[in-house]
Amino acid sequence: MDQHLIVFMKVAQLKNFSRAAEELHMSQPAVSQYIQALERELGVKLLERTNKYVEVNKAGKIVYQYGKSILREYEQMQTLVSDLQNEPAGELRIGASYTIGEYLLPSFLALLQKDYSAIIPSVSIGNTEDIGSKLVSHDIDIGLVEGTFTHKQVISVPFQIDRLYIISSIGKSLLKKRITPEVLAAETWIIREEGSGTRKVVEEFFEKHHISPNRLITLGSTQTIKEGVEAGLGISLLSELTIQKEIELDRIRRLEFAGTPIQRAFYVMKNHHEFYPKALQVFENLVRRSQNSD
Amino acid sequence: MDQHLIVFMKVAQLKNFSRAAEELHMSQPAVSQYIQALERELGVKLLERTNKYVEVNKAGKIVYQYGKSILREYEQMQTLVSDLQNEPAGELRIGASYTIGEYLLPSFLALLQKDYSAIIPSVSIGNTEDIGSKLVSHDIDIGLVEGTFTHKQVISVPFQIDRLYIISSIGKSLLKKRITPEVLAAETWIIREEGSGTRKVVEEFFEKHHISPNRLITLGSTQTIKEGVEAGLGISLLSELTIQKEIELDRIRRLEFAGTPIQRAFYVMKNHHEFYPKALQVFENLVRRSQNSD
DNA sequence: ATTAATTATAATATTTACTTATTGTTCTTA
DNA sequence: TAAGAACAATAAGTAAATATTATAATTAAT
Repeated sequence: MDQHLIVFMKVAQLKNFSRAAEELHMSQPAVSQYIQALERELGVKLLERTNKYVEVNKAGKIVYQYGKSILREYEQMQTLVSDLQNEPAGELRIGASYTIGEYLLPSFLALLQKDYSAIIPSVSIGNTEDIGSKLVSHDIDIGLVEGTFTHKQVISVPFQIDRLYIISSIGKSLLKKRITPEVLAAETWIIREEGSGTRKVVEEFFEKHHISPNRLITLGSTQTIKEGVEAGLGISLLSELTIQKEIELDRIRRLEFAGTPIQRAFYVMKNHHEFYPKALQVFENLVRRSQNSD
Repeated sequence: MDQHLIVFMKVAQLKNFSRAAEELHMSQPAVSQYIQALERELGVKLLERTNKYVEVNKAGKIVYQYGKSILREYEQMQTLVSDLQNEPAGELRIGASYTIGEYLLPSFLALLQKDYSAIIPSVSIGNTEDIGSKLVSHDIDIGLVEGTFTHKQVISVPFQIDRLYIISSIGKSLLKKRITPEVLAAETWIIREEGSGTRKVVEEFFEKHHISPNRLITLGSTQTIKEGVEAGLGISLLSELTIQKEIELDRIRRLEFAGTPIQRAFYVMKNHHEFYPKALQVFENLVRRSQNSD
């Protein structure tokens, strides 16, 4: 593939000729020459350079944008052609929400590794929005998330049902009461931060049962929330995935309440696009076979 | 840009190494070497070749499809970069219906030529469907047609109102009568072939006024139809654009009939896409300024 | 001013690309 | 079935491009 574009892209990303040369295993003058050749060919300067800063200019921005797309297409072409002869292989860029990334993805990756060691997965964690927009900009190949994302380029398919339970520490007097909305509203709730899929479920739950809790504590991770619940700090609503071990060890108990468990779907999100290499097929199948889905 | 892909594309199109070499102004062995190098790089054969046939195989099809897109993107990039510094320039591929292509486009091209001689237009003629699908496959940059085309990738904007009149030769006794649907149905009608925009208007006209003509003659071009009408062979319904000269020379007369002239819009169709170079802007503006539009 | 960090230039070496000449196929046709 | 035509592949040499090393030039920071 056209080396000029590759070199330009690297320089534009690193904003540094010498470092780009290193990464590309070539000498710095070679990089200078490539850039000069490309600028000559296009008849326009692409990089404003002093010895302190290298910056793409307006023309450089255009070339960078197109270059990204051109190189991506070339790579996709290589992958599809290689797929014709070889086992599924190559990079597979997965995006996942926190919950899925922490509790579900590890086993998926293990299965993938076992049967298809030539596939090299990488994982980005983010909320549904993040994953969706990374999909649109082709920064990941597939997403596993807790919500849907509306964009004409993206399709979402449910692959697993998740159940969320209200949990408390084992010491709470609450455990002996009959659980009513009023009882729940009287408790301290520990919930995830704004933007989290689990937070959203909790808010919908409150709304549905007309609960406005006395005290809300927001914590940034599921792990911390579980520790808070264990310590008797308050109660929470969490996915069964995240509390399995604590239940087994009897550190945390589920509360019986009509309307729980709350069910929600996990979704596979992917680009509505013609590019569908073996590696992606294999991973998607593995995910969708994981449990009673659809 | 990557010469390997360019050479491959040319060979795949021409199905012939030697002819590709000629067109690319290089020797035949050079072409052989490029193809071999590309096949080596991708690790797969792309062309099945005997000395009678050269054919792309499955892998070759993938490379051809991606190659087309990659080279197109590279060209678009070059055009946009050049637009930053230079006057509108480069190839501009226009698609037009027969009527527009014959009667309207020449003056557009003349205007374009006058002010922007660096733009090199090429014209493909076809019906709305043809033009629409050529737009989708990026074989043209803009279309001027008589109908709309529904595809998420394509947008249509009206740019001019067209009027169609019923015409007859000057000798017809018809000219002295009061024109009613019954009178029209009694005449011989000369109409365009199936698939033509004008044909469609005529059919709608018949339907609307419950006319089923005694005799229909289908002819393949507007020019031939006009000659038929002049010769008294029958009457027709044609765009004012096409009959201007014949009216002036009093070879053909318009019939007065309630519901004529029939109005329809001409549309600019373009790809709903980020690529919008100066040459395309200039041409579109010229077209849309051409008459009272929108 | 000196130094450090950086890109550009020059000269040279190496690799790749391209050419001509030739060979080896396969299909056609006489 | 032999000869010829049409074609791609190969070989060998040449031209062109792409690298490298060494060095210069520029700028910012100390």
